[in-house]
Amino acid sequence: MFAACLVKRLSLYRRVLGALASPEGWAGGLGSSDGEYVFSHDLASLAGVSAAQVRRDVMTIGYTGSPRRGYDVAGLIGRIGEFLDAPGGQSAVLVGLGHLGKAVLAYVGGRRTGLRIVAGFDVDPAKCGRVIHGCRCHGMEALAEVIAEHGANVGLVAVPGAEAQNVSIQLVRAGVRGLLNFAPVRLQVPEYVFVEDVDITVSLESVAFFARHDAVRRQAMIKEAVR
Amino acid sequence: MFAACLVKRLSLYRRVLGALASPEGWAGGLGSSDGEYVFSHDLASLAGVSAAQVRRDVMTIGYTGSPRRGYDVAGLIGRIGEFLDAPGGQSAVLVGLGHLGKAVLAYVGGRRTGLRIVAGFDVDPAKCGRVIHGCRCHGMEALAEVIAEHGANVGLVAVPGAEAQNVSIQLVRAGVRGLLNFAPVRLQVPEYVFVEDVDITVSLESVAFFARHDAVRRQAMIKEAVR
DNA sequence: GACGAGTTGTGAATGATATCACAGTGTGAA
DNA sequence: TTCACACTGTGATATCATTCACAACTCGTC
Ligand SMILES: NC(=O)c1ccc[n+]([C@@H]2O[C@H](COP(=O)([O-])OP(=O)(O)OC[C@H]3O[C@@H](n4cnc5c(N)ncnc54)[C@H](O)[C@@H]3O)[C@@H](O)[C@H]2O)c1
Ligand SMILES: NC(=O)c1ccc[n+]([C@@H]2O[C@H](COP(=O)([O-])OP(=O)(O)OC[C@H]3O[C@@H](n4cnc5c(N)ncnc54)[C@H](O)[C@@H]3O)[C@@H](O)[C@H]2O)c1
Repeated sequence: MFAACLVKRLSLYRRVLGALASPEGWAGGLGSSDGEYVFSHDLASLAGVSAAQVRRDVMTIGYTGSPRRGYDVAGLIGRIGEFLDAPGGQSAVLVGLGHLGKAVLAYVGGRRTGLRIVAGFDVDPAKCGRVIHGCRCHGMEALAEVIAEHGANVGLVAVPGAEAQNVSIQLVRAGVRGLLNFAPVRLQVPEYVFVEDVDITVSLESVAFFARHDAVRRQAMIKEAVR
Repeated sequence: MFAACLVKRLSLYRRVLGALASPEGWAGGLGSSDGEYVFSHDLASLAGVSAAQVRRDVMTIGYTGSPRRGYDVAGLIGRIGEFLDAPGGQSAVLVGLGHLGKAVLAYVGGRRTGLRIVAGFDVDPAKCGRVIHGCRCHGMEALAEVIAEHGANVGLVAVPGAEAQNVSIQLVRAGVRGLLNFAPVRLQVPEYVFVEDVDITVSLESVAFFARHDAVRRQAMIKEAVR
């Protein structure tokens, strides 16, 4: 099926293209790109990938540009949307309204996309019944009902590690088919559930490692030497 | 050089092994693993990878287990530490003490690892001079000085997208060689700087996509049919 | 209208990553 | 002490992802 990395790049392209097309224009000082059209290498440099990668991805989703002019920005955004988004929009719920949960709500709440966070849940009674960053919050007992009501099929897990497995099972039982997991635990779920882990500890240790042994510097040196 | 994904898996193994070795034991009900030794397939299932992958990774870092008994948990943790961690510890700084920045401080602050967040920075005067989640916060004018003082070479970027590029350049000038970037922008930095993006929007859209077209379910069906 | 510069689209080649499969081996049981 | 088993270590292989390289094309220019 479609590779996960392709989907992520498309999501990224779309965001970059949106910035390009926005009234503000783009401060990055891209050589070309008047905002109407964009070349594969410009999009590539904004997205941090190679031009060939961009062209292949565009090809994969069946969009086509024009030689000498590039890709139509609005058209490509549209095509990516057709590919990525659910036709009638999609709903997600967030469990765990602690530090991280609230930060995510603050961030995602303010965006207009095909995907909305329609409800939050927490065991802490102090958080239930309130509206946080524009999102209504409920106690865990309402989980199944609220998910069914909205037809939500995506769940964000921002509870402590010890609770994450338990919470994710509840989400799956209630009909969720995709989990974005922030807890530092690998979730055991049925194989038809897609799980994406955002593991900040792992990312941080990885950065620390490469900040010392920087592979990239060495690679760059090699390339430089060959040239 | 060493692949980024190897490093991430090692970080994950270490955390899983730590849970295994902890006095609490492991609630996961693993078949074997009394906490002293662990089999490749047990570690694999806890980490969500294949047993062969675990064995290969262990081999790569030059550790060796014993047939019929598995890997010595403490010994493997130690070896991973030698491989991943800086001998004398490593310091990081965080820029942007908004929702996300504070959440990260709250989380990472409470952990004892070879990597510490030694300072925070923000333009908002209300946040400077205070201690947030155990971390002293400064104005941006102190950036270079504080980084030099601690010898920090890792930077976490949690400022708004429009500021991220600017901030990351300041960090690199001050000596940072690895960036963990939470802003939805691809940073343009010298090639000797390692950048890891934590892009929640992209992850979320990816989950939403696969929650619908679930590749995994289909793969599972194919495997089932072949069997 | 013809040309040339500069792009796209894409098959083929390469490179990276994960899995297979099995020989080799230490361990506990008898 | 011997044996059989269940596990590790690893070369070979398969799969996945990216890049190369170039033909085909488009458009502005002369
Ligand atoms: N804060 C970060 O930057 C960060 C970074 C990496 C990982 N994480 C992980 O994200 C998760 C949340 O982190 P946090 O900093 O927001 O923690 P937190 O303690 O601030 O918040 C956890 C929230 O979950 C709620 N909760 C606890 N058990 C629950 C349950 N069974 N059902 C529903 N809600 C429940 C709590 O009431 C609390 O509001 C943790 O697993 C943490 O390891 C956080
Ligand atoms: N909150 C989330 O869950 C989330 C998710 C994904 C991405 N992000 C990204 O993370 C970044 C931070 O998000 P947030 O929710 O914490 O935003 P926020 O607005 O709450 O915090 C931003 C902080 O950065 C500070 N700041 C602004 N300009 C600065 C500068 N030039 N130098 C130093 N500090 C500066 C502000 O004073 C503020 O404290 C943003 O880029 C956002 O897009 C956040």
